[in-house]
Amino acid sequence: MSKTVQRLETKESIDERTQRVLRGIIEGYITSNEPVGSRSLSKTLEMGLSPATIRNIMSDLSDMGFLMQLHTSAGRIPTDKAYRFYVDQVVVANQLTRKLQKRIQEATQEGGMNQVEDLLISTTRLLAGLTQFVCLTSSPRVETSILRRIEFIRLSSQQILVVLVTRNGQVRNKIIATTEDLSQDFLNTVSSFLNEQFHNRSLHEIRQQILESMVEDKERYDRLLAQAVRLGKKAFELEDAPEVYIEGQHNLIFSERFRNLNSARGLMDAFEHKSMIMNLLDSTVEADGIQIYIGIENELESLQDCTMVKAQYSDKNNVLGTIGVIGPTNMDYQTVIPVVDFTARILSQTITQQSSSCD
Amino acid sequence: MSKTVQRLETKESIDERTQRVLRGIIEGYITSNEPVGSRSLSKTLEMGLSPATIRNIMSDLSDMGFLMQLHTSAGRIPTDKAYRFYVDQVVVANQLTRKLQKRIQEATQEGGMNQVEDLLISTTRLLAGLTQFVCLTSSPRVETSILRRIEFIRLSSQQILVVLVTRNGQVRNKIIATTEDLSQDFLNTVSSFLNEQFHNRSLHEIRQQILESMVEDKERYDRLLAQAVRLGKKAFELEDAPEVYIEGQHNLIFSERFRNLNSARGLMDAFEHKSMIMNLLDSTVEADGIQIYIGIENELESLQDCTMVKAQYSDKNNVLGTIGVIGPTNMDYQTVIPVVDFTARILSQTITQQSSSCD
DNA sequence: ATTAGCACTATCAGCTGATGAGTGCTAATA
DNA sequence: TATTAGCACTCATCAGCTGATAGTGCTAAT
Repeated sequence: MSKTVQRLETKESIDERTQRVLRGIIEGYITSNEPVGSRSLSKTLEMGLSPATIRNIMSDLSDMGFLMQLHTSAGRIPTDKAYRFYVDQVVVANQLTRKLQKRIQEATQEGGMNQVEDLLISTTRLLAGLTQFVCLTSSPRVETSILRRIEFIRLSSQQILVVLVTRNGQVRNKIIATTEDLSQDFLNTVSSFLNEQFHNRSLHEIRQQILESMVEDKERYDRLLAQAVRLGKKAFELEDAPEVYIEGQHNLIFSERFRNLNSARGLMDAFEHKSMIMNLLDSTVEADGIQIYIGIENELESLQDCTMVKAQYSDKNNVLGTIGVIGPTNMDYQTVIPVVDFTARILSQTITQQSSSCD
Repeated sequence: MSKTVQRLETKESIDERTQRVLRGIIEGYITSNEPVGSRSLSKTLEMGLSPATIRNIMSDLSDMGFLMQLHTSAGRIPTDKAYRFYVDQVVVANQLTRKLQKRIQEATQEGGMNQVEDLLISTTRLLAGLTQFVCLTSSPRVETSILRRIEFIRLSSQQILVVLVTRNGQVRNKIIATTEDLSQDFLNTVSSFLNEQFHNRSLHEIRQQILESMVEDKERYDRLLAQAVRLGKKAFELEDAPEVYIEGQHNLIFSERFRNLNSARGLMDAFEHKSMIMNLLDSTVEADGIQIYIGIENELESLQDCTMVKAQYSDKNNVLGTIGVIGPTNMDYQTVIPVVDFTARILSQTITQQSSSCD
């Protein structure tokens, strides 16, 4: 239908006074969630402007596409373009309160969180709780993870358990079937061979290399090598289940903010398609910092009444994944942005600590 | 406030004709979700009874506590007591359609499901989809699981990964910290010692026995034994996170049936307390078969507008957990009951197959 | 350029009476 | 004696009307 809006333009030069009015309307709507009219705005602005003057300015802003009315005699509400202006020009890096910072840090350092999965889940839940929106987190792509350790455990004559530990503490289990009955001793030899061979390489590289080994002349290999390659292939086969953690879906339904946009149903349905959500989160142009998609800037149609605020998290070397929230377009940007930003930073920090704690 | 109703009584003898009327009202309300009046019932019943007669009978049923009215001039709706009567006396083991049976079987035997966790999650999702209600499943208590294999993997000088495989294919990972730096060779010795010692014992037993060993005279142990006991203790320490899988929460919000009982919010909140839900599921009096809790028969207050239908699943030897659905009291018992029953059976069957596939 | 004043418009809460589904009671009936 | 027709009554719902309220746009005066 319409081609995707990458980012709304707000280059037009608006004079100081008009900007202040626009800003007043946006902030008024953010706090009250109700259309703001000229009379009330005239009071709250304290600029000594009469309602009539404000009406004129409002009329101009409407023409420029910053404001709209739900019906002729209602107050005005900001358009997506207005929020874009607000986020770009007005919102300055607001400092989080110490109290909130503490809370995020504590929640992240909670005990028993030695597995990255647990850390991600609890962080997702935390952010959903703090913002009262839906929070989404993509887990590190196993693809680019770096191998720390692989081990084979014989379960039965036909079953072998593969345990795979990545640098940043993700543990993956997988049961693979074998035709031959392999002894645990033999499996240990294979494990240590693979560990030596592939230590500190990314899973992607490893898979690549194993495939190359296979096309080479097979005759040259002794039994150990042949088995190692074969088992390795199975073990490293991409489990293409992209992990996404979603928390706070109930906020979507029970919050007053969302009640108007009854697209809640559509969103819920969208959340069922994890791989789509994964793409949504990980499709990122800019390298670092907060990214914000307002209303129609979102590619996904069911998201076009919402704003998504997201940030990437990383360990010392690489970007690992993305954490973000989805809320109404009239969310309180002044606090949501720093909260997401700070949480992502703390998350990065915690993961970096963990992965550096190995030898 | 009120003491808990264990199970509503329906011993009273009601004559044949009255029963048929009651049944008609219940089924009418189940299909239409609207109060049923004497006139329409007179038509659908086809018993040659005039509305007036039916009104008399209805009046009697109201006195007996089987029916109630929302307001004076509305039709009548069944009480919890009526549903209890209906479930006990009327609903006979309805056969599932072959088609539905197939669907359940196929979904359960889906590929790549070698881990019990995956099986449980997908079964929970299946049942939620089939019934369009919320589905809850408690995972096997690690407590009573039987050890198949334990393995220690050295990650760093301070970290050891414990891999624990139970008889029915659950895999648990846990990273434990050590003060001493233990070599992988040594850990292997410990593993095989523990495996030999505790093979085919329940985790509960094992934990017990390890604790006993510890109070015995420590002097007698050599280094291996001492370490084995120490590591074992850490490894088997109860991770008291009771796993519950919940699927289909959105059904609760978007279904017409639930719209009336706006207790949806309360339910959603209740679902956040996993351990409470765990108790709810696992508190079971009767040994086997379907169990049904109608309205106020539920201990949990936020559940008292709902019916819970649940069944236990088990492997060859033991009951492992419970799977159940929560829906409106006027759910279609005739199909929900057999669906839950059949699903639980298939689940048991699949798990039994899996755990018998080891040596 | 700003503002006061006025006509206009849409929503909302509250009231109205009509409608209809359903009941309970009573007297007639088989 | 059990059933039923008839009737008065109740209550929820809905459409239509009301005035109050809050907003706009326009124009003329400042």
